[in-house]
Amino acid sequence: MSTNARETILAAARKTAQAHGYGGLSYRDLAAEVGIKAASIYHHFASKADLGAAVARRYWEDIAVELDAMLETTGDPMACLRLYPGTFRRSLEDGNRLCLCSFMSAEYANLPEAVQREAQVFADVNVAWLAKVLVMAGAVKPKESEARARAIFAAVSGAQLYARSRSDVSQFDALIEGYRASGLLPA
Amino acid sequence: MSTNARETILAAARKTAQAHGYGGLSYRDLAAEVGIKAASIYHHFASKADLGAAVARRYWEDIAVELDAMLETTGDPMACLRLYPGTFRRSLEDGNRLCLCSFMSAEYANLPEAVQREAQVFADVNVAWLAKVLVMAGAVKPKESEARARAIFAAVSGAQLYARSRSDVSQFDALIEGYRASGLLPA
DNA sequence: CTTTACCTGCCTAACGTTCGGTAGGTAGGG
DNA sequence: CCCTACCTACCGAACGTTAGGCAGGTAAAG
Repeated sequence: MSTNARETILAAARKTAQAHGYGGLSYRDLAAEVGIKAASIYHHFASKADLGAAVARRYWEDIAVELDAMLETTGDPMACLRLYPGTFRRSLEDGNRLCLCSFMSAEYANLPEAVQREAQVFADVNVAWLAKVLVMAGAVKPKESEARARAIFAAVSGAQLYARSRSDVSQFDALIEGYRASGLLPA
Repeated sequence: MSTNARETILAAARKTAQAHGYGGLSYRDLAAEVGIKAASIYHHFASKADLGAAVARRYWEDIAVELDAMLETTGDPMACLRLYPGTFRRSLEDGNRLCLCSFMSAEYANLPEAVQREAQVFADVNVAWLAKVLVMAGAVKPKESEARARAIFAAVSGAQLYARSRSDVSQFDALIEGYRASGLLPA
């Protein structure tokens, strides 16, 4: 465990938080999953707030890399817009989990400030990428790209939330298709 | 307190749950707010799951009445579609609270079955009403009304979630305007 | 080459607090 | 006399967190 215990904790905490939220993160359960004792987590993170912030930060760092890679490998902004909901779909497929940012937005009032901030950055990263890609694809006028990007992000988040409450990924697919049919997402 | 203590508990529990979720509902805090002792809540509700289910049920009963009343008083389905997001907006105005159903969708994995079910009914009620009104307004073909209704409900939920994470109601307004501009909501 | 010092990574054992829930009692009205 | 509505006084479990210790490694000092 030694060298990468911190990473193992981060990964396990992320998975748990996407299923049970920040409030559902328990040092005892988390430690058991990683294979150490609860108190040992304090060797890697000074507090639960610190751990939560680190998890959220790593979460948006990962998605930023993933989105940029998608744009680079396809080189096709329109294809990217089509693929974008897939990042949310994957969480549902993986144990009916939610986007960490959505969960933390719900838990917003109970969150330490540092965690709130990192969760917001996730949304910012998504919106900025969407806005850029929307302009590249010529789907909207540059002036409207930010607003449309936010609308897409919020709507996709809502679709994920709805599908989760039904434990049914196909509901997510149907909602995304509905967004395309109505014009929110390019068809 | 006597006769309507049950109602007082329900109302207080709803408010708390919209801010902190089902998990954030504490018998001690709730009792203090109502003006009785924690153990006395068991005189009105057999368990926390019972209380949660009762709160969620009352929640969708109230919204069902409110939506039907809106349609009856205006008599104008198009006006109703315009007013619909207002029900979500009001929660944000009232202490940056979330739709109970959204919060419970996030908490889904931690919820007693009875509570899960009542939370789903809230969504069903909204979708059914939206589908009906969409058809009345001639905004979509009857065959597509259910799918569009679900898309609207999910998108508006997502908008509320996003606005909450920024403690900024104007973000909600901007997102709804974005939905109108893109064609998801009738303009 | 060895001793001393300090480090990392983890442990055991407990802290005080809060949680949902239970047992049993009491005051008052029908 | 009993039912309603509430009470006091607990319970066991779980929570985040802390104190203190122990093995093993690294590195500078004698």
